[in-house]
Amino acid sequence: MSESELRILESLARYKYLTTSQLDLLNILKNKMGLYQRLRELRAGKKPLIANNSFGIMPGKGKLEDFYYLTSKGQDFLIENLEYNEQKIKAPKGTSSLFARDYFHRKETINFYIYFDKWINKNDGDILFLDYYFDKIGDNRSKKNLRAKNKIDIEQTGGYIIPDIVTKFTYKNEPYLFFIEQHNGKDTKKLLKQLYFHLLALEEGKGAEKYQMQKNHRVAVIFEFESILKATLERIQNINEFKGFEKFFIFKTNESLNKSFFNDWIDLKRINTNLI
DNA sequence: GTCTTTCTAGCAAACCCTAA
DNA sequence: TTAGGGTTTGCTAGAAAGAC
Repeated sequence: MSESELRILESLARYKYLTTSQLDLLNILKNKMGLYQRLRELRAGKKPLIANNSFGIMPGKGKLEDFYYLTSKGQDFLIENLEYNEQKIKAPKGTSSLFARDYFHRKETINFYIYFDKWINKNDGDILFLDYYFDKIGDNRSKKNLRAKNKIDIEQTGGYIIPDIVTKFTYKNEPYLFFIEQHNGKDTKKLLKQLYFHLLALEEGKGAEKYQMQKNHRVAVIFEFESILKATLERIQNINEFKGFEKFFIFKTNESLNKSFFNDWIDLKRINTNLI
């Protein structure tokens, strides 16, 4: 087992799913071509440590990258050899289900975690936990209580939210709670409805209650298109209910996130702000 | 000398452009 | 309109180079 193969396993345990370009982003090997060889080794044999999902070809995009993840053998390896705590390993249960319709959204969501890690590693902070919208708890066989880990029920109107990411972290010894939404596509109406539910969750103090915080969380939305970010800001100005909650919502595009994780966010008053 | 990493060539599939 | 060449993206195989 080479050092780079160990790092691949550790990265998969942290991020759950990774494509080769994401592994490349993590600087595991200097050359991306070398990655394919390491991945092939880890995938080899009757009981491989990792497995992959392929998504074929999408018109206009070419061949899509595979998603890699730890097998149960891979998880056992980390527990036995590197003394990993089983609770801390992110890995799909059983054989991973496909998520072709969710491909780009899931990839961007995982990208956020990678950029978050890169930023916090260079700063005075620590991620206490980070859960994705596709992390589940419960089971659907005996107890029939399988549900998204991030699900939060809204009392006023019924309904619920499942933030794409819920994360709690410390920065300069202060704790912070964030709900992250990754918005792909151009459906502002759907997003506004979603943000309204987020507003209700804030009003009800749901984040603070569920995750033991003294203060309210912040909702950060990452947009695929800048035009949709602007359109959403424009439309939200006219919705009275959001008044007084402007500072709890911050917006950014994926492109801008890649340039700077901490700076250049925009709040609902269109004021340039940072993450905190 | 061996194991690991990097480099080079090439395949498959889809898109774009141009010439017949 | 069609056919063909070039390009892009993701990946594999195998040889060469590098690290210990």
